[in-house]
Amino acid sequence: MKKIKLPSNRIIIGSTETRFGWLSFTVTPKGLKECRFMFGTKKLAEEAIVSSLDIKEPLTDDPLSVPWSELFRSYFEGKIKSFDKVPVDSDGWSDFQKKVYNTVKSIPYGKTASYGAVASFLGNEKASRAVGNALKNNPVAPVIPCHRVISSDKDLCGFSASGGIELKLKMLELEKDNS
DNA sequence: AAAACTGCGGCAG
DNA sequence: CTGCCGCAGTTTT
Repeated sequence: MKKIKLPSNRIIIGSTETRFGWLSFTVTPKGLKECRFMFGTKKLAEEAIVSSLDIKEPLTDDPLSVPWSELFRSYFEGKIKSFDKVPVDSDGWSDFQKKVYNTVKSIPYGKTASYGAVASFLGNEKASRAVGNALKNNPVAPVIPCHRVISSDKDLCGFSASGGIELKLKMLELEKDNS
């Protein structure tokens, strides 16, 4: 992902259509702030992302959003297998959330890990539940691939994005087919 | 400060 | 299989 030059404090809002519905996102000068998908229409996607922002006059169809839209479409078409270079704005995240974020980001494309495994990696094998709690609030799926974290008995557990478990399963299948 | 949540996990019935 | 409890971190009273 090439660096995007931004006027300071500028927030990019964008949306695009993917095989998993309309996707919308926001980007701050620090990186990707929020990303949601599985909306039925462009309008719904934009409303959802804007309502979480506290902005009066959002600029839609921002030209600066175009490379980001392409990035997400590429992932959902199976053409991109890594978001490693994508900057993420983690302001407001707790230390624990950041640690979980970093660990989950290192799970390879097409692979999975259990909540307990992530917790162990962070030094406390009993924090599995807290890991799930943190991932539930992941605002930048699929850049932080929370869909790759499953329960120890190989069930999928939950998925907070609209689309739920079904979506999680489909995303894992997408990666499996392309890996 | 306490209680009430969770995308867990393990171990009983 | 289901149910139950302990767990750590976050959110809500």
